[in-house]
Amino acid sequence: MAEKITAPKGTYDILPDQQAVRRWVVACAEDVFQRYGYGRLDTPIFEETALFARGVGESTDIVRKEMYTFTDLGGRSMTLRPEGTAPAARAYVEHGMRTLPQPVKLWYHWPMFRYESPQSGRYRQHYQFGVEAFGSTSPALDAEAIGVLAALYREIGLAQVELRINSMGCRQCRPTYSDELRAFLIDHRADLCTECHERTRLNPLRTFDCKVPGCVRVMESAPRFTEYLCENCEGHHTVVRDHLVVQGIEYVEDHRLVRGMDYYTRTTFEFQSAVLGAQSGVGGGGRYDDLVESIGGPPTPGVGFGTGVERILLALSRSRDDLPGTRGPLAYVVAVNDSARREAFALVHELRSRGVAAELDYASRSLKGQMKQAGKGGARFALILGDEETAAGEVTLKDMATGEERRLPRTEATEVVVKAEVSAE
RNA sequence: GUGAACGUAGCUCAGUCGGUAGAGCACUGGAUUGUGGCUCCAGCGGUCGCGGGUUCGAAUCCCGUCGUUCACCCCA
Repeated sequence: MAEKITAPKGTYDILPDQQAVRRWVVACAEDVFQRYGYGRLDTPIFEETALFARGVGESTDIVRKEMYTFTDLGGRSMTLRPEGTAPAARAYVEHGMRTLPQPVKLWYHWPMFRYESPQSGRYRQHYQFGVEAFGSTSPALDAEAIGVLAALYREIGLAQVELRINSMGCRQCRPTYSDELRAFLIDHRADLCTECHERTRLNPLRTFDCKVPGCVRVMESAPRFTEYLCENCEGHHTVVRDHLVVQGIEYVEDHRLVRGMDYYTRTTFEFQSAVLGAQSGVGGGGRYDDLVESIGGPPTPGVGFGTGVERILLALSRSRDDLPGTRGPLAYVVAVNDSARREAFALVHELRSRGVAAELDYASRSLKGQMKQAGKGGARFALILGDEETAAGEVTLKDMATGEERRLPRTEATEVVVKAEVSAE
């Protein structure tokens, strides 16, 4: 026998019975995005590798070790999209969207690919919703982006999420702070782990992430970025916080919140869920005022977020038990004997043509077997066709919930089912 | 990339001290005449992840490998 082929590591199949809840979440998201004035954008699933290398940043984990990169037959280096912001920025530049009224507000629902080792809530292919707003430095837009995400979580009933916010400063104040922090880290070198020594050199802000107890203790007395923000960044941050309050959004300031993409400036934020385990981030984002320029576009500010669909679903399944389920057929047409099967097929066809979700037996099951199928499939009506019914041009209409049966002319029975379908929608 | 636990039927699992496999669910049929859900009976279904080693004999012990899960790293 040939060797069994399974889904690639870290990937999964989405089976029919899992589709309903997913579609519902997607529909909620789409509704929220539309209401906040964001238009849908779709881009290719792969891009030139350089887009991510330059946009996301050479020093990030994503670019250094997590990209699905391949050479196409033309010898070009291509990469399966690991995140959404850089492709959105590329599309903004490529289509001259700076000539549109600013800001240009876009949303997406895309699969992302990262070569990571899978664990709870982390996959090599996963979906993200995201929004990106280009062309405005207004802090109201930062607060709005956070508000969009909060609205989404609220409307799908995702409780127990906590918002953390921080500011990463800008080109002016970040170098000052970086130098200050690096100097502090060098002073305390003896108390830090070897990994933090490396971080000190590459990206000192990352030392705040370290969980080694000694490092955590040192970092408690480290200088905080919020105390080194320049006047503009300070003012920006204040307005963002104020506009969160205006929206009734609770948050905690977390000066240790450092996100993995190099492009963030000023506002960064992350929503965490207590029910998720180690991968507790459900969604996060921030401002990226230098990104568009770094991929060869005109200087253009932007702000946005990404949120993981699988993590939303995981958190939902752990906090709600009233999620939408799969809808079965409304009507199941039963043939009492083989001579009625052709008639049954014709009736199913008629019902389907008139908009009714109708089903019938394909396995030559007995009458009893067909009734069983109707019951298991969740059909509301069974339409039973036997010799007596066909001879009279009638059908026995059975209400599966009450067990009540009526012999009706075929057209009348059809009418009842069609009306039920209409009212079910 | 690192560490730990686990891989037995479609699913959830049992399998003692090594003696070539079981249950429940699901699926199919049946319990006298043309009727589902409850119950009962029967049937279908397994290269014990894969490869090697030890042994008279391996699902069981050992090594490797692949996969899953959880965690680190990082992220959604």
